[in-house]
Amino acid sequence: MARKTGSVGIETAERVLKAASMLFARHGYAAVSMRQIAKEVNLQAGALYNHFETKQSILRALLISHMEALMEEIEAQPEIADPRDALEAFTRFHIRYHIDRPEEVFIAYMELRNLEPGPYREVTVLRQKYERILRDILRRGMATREFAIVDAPVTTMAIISMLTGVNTWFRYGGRLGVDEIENIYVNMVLAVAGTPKPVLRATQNEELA
Amino acid sequence: MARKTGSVGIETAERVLKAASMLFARHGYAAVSMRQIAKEVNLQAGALYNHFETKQSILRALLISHMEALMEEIEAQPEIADPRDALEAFTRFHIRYHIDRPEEVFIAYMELRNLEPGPYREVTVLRQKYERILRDILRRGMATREFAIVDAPVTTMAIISMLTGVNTWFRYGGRLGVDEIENIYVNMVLAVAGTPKPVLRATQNEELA
DNA sequence: GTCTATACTCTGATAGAC
DNA sequence: GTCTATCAGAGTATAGAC
Repeated sequence: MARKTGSVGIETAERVLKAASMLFARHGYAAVSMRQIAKEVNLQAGALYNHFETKQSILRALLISHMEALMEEIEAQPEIADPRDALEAFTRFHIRYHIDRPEEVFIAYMELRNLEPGPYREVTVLRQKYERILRDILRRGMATREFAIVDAPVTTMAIISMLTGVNTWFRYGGRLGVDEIENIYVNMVLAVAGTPKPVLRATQNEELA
Repeated sequence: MARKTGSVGIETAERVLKAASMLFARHGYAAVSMRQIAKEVNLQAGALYNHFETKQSILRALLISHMEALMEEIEAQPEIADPRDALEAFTRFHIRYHIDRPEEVFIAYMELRNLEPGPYREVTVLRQKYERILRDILRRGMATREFAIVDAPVTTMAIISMLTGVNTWFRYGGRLGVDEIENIYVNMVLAVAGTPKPVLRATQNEELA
């Protein structure tokens, strides 16, 4: 309780972001009013402007922080030399990350167009940085001939679309658990890369048998 | 010129739909006003209500007619017995259809959530009907053991996400033409189904060599 | 930092003249 | 079928008291 009154604002800003995230995900940025956000955090609309300059800046904060967290987390993953293993790891990472944060992910690609030019560019740069990680894995696999890929950029976009698509249908408590889904997607992604998962890989994985 | 004055309204309604389609695709349903739509077709806002009861009913008309046209066109395709060929045909159809109508497709999955419950259900039923076509192809291929698929429903959603994703990046005049993209996606979809396209299929396609 | 009050603009939708 | 005019409400954002 040693916290000073003056620092409460930080917490409020975070509560605002959380409420906005929920509302934007559910109804869309344009359909949500500042009054609704304020009500959700038990404030009057005017009070929101102590924490954010405009409604737009709330959206910007959500998208930038989502993309930065995504980049931070994937860069914290261990580097994997073998392209096939790297692709599998990327797939598992992406699926899990996206299933864990359905709201943020949903907003990140539904509300991109509601960003003003400046913030739009910022987010796009981060997106491309993320996409490049996958594209580089594909290129490395093409170089070693482990992958059979016709076109790395198109395959990159195709894989990302396929993976991000989980969020349109996955719900907890459904027929399949996260681990099962992860495995299914790994199979599909490796197949797309032209290096289907063998039934067993005795040489490398004897200890798992 | 034998057209009666009284029937001009039909044309106006179509112009309204076209303008709304463009504006909704560009800015989103919630961000577009009736006045903007009216301006686009050189009308006053009030005149729109001669053709549509509400703004919502414009959105409904767009989504329903898009899904109905999609269903109509795919049902007009010739039936193909062989699952592999059917999957290839489905892929080509989907890619081409979606590349040809970027606006409609974009709206169809971005603005679903802005539909009121009734229309939402109508559109969802049509979507599921479409998805079932693909799922049935996959199931047939699993039955004949031509496909190596772990889970038909998940694979269905994955393929549809992958294919529909073209619309997020494809632009005419880019590095690749529609035909090339179609071929790349066929390769990827067949790989996902566990029946990669052979380099040549001498038995069936001698006449093409 | 939050409140109340408010400025000003825009919203979807309707009424009635033509 | 379109126009003008208008309604009632909601939109973002600001000002000033506490």
